[in-house]
Amino acid sequence: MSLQITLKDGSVREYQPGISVVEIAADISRGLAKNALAGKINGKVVDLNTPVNENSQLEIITVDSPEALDVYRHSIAHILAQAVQHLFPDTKFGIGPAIKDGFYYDFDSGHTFTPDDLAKIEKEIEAITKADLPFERREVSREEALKIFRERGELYKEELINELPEDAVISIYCQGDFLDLCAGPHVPSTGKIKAVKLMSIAGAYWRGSEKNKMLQRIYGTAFPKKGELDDYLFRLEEAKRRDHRKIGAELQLFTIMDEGPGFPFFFPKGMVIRNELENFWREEHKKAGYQEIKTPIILNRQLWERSGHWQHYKENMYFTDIDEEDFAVKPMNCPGGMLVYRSDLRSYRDLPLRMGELGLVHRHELSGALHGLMRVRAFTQDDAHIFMLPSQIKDEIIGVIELIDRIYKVFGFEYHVELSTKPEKAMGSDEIWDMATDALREALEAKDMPYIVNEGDGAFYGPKIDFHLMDCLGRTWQCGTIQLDFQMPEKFELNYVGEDGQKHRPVMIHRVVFGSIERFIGILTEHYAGAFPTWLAPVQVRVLTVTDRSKEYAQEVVKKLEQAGVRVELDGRNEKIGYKIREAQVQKVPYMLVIGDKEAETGTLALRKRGEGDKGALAVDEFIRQLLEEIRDKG
RNA sequence: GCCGGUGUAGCUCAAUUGGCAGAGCAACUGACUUGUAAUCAGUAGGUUGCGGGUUCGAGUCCCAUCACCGGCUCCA
Repeated sequence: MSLQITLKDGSVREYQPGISVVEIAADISRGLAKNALAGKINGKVVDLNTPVNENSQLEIITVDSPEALDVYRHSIAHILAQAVQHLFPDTKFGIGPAIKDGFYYDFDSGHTFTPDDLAKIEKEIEAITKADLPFERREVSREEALKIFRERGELYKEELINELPEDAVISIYCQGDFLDLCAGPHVPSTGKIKAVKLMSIAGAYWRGSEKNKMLQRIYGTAFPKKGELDDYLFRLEEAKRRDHRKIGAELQLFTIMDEGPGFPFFFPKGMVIRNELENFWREEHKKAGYQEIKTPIILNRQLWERSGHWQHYKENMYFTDIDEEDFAVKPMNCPGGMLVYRSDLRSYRDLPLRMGELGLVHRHELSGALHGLMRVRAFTQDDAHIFMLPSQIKDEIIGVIELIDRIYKVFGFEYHVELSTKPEKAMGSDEIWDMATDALREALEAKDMPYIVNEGDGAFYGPKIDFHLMDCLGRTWQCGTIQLDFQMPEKFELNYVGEDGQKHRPVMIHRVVFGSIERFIGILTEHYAGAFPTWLAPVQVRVLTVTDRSKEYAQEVVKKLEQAGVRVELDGRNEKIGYKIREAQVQKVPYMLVIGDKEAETGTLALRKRGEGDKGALAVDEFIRQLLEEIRDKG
């Protein structure tokens, strides 16, 4: 009896049972067999030498297949481990998976790895790939597996085997003198590996828990083609060049000093960006029917006990005492918002009530977690709490989705959304969770938005929608979030008077658009590489004189621009025009106006645009008209 | 917090085995009056993150401390 093998293109071929994937590939074409890294039988990625015993869908995975990269990198992780074993024989092995940008392997070694070791290990990896050792799979019993790794003193592997489920197929892979517990699959041999680079060494707790021993992790990256590795390394360089910490200092936007770790300083130019963002935020929120409030940064212990923060969020909070009473610095704005809601009697006619707050919160983050403006200990949330009737949930969520969409589009961000559902330890009944999750889902579907579901990833008080925006380097950042909260209205006994004259509990959502203003500015700085669009640019126009003779006219031009509300600077120094242009360009000023004798005579200006160069002569008023239009449209 | 690395002028970086702390850019002064990405010359700039120790002598070696960088989420 022969097998029916259905290929990717839909064609069906017949083979004898027991034929291996690679043999089928060879039968299709010799080139395919040569480029093959793995196979995919009925959707499952497998080794090339896997025998096929039943009618199947088969796909040959080559270096060009999307599934190839993980198999490829995972194989290199094994080779890395083998190289380390050769060079540092006392090393015990943890785990070594493929990850988003490469792979890693965790080691427990008496030797402390140094950056110099990476070059040595790379060399050894190269020797192993040159040797073209086959990866061999062997399935073993649990007892056999335990014996193999116990004999080698591989206590981490032993722990992993013991925790495998009862019915697990336990497999080991060997290449040459190296053997590892592994589900596979792998590339057929070490010779398939090209373009590997070890990136860094880091500490990592065994199984990610700080209760466990810290192992040494070696990170690397690899691509099937050298060119792809070079592209990746170039992108890393580009990200480094755009680092907001570097640009923030160079352009004098913001900084973090030793005196306040995690507490950012904003300089005058950074404040311009910040204020523009906040103005924009206020305009959009006003249009969307929000009111603005401001609640105190310090509030008393009772409030935080009532909200549950005192019990559940204490590690992240800062405390103080005033007149011998305990107070806490707010890590979130919601409790203050609750008090504002409660400050007056609310009718169903008042709902939905949308209250926004640019609220400065403080959170004690671990010192090792701090990172520029992206992870700080004090930041401003562009918060808002919407109180509403249960029947208003869907429309309100749609309103927030539209608001977020409108705001992100202005910056040219693409984004995707994720819906997180009820976690293990959640508060509230299943019914209310279902209703809330359905409301979120319906809102997304009403907007025709594709979304990813994160089962069980919601907050303990309610489900949420997260917005992940993508910057110009393809990196994603979680910024906006919409969370339904059933706990706060309960805890603060919020109510409104309904049509029936009775008290009812309102539903609340908690949402942010930017997330944190500081972080958003960090993201924008990297997204634009410091070349902010004109409406955000700290200095929008710099007027450059060619000689002293044109200074007077240049001052007139500056004055006109100032009167039009433009942020303008004059560079009237005795320097060559090329020098002044260079400086303005380095400072990323969007518009440079060159003013010399010709312009003074004709009442014009010579326009130079950042990134585009000389644009020729233009009448002053015409330039101002165009400029104001661009600023207004946030182009 | 934990692991590893780093810390020298405002910035980017030098300084041989422990042996006189230096350069470029920026700043300041002067000359040059300049047409689309760096004019020339000069001057000044430092308790080498902070605190101890070893040594005749420490930027360099040791200890402690602070800050920063990378990582600690991707599960054989």
